Amino acid sequence: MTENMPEQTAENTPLQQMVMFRLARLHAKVNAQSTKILNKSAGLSLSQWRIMVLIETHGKITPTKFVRLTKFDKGLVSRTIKGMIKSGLLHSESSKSDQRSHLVDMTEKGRALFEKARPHMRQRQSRLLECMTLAERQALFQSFDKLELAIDDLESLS
Amino acid sequence: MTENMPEQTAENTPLQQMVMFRLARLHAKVNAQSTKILNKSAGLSLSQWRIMVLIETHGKITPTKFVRLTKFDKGLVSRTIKGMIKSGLLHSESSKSDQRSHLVDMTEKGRALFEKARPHMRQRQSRLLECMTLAERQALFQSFDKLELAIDDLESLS
DNA sequence: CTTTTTTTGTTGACACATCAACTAAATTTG
DNA sequence: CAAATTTAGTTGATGTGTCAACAAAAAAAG
Repeated sequence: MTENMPEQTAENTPLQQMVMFRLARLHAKVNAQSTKILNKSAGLSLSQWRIMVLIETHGKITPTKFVRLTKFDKGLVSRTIKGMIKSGLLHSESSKSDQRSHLVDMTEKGRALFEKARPHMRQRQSRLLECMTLAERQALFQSFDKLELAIDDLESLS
Repeated sequence: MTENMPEQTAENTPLQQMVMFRLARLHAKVNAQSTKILNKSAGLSLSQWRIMVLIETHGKITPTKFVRLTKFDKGLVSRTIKGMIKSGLLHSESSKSDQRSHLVDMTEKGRALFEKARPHMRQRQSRLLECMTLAERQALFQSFDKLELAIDDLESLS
């Protein structure tokens, strides 16, 4: 009935909460689709994928370095890596300079799954980027930067 | 040490995954801050707040209508409302035309807490919007629209 | 060198999110 | 109107994300 009516848009809502709402919804959609693609193409979870992507671009890495780069929760990272080692996707070599720390890298099995999922993830990523012009993409990333800064600023004075 | 170095930016990463990563990080930050503000100012959770905001702008509402408007999970909505009724923030009046359905509205207690949290949430919202120009805000929402559409399109042909 | 502080990583508890199975009322269909 | 389908809402199982407490190694301070 009221199917295609714009019941909640930037226009009819008192700006109120729009950033938060829209961000949450978009994030949920992107995540759900990522999860589906990863699971279908390689049986990977989103957390596993994220760790693999960072290993791919930065080489073998310590959990703490991963946390610093991504700001993801260190508990979640620890557990995900532990699981991936158990299932043979990663192997860890303990650092000689620091007995607490360990460098983590993909195994052949892990890399094989990564390569299996990658084209699908790349294609999705391309589609997401292609729906905007270059200028729009740059503006989007710039807005992300500004928003993160604004949040950090507010955080610091509270 | 490598504290303020842009270790992971749009420039030095092969575009790869940036939309997803940035979106996830921003969402996490916004959410964490919202949760903190709501909890500190009124002891509300984010889910509770979302329901209250929609009641405020749309008047008394059924769970299903809320789900259609926000795309939030209906299980989560059901449980959140149940909890809010139990703690006296909402009351429900059963619809006479449909015995399954019930209209939900804020109680005085609920509204009082809502009003207590609102100025803090508004101020934060303002700060988030003020960090961008009008044109940038419009571009941001437009990009959100485009991205959601792109995801839906991909979804439909799979 | 020994005490204190910081850093690395793990773990437990818990809130939030997602998915699917389910009940019951309403609606559609033949 | 009876059977089949759709819709509203609840519930359980499970996965993900967040927070804080913790142990052990390393670094800094005395």
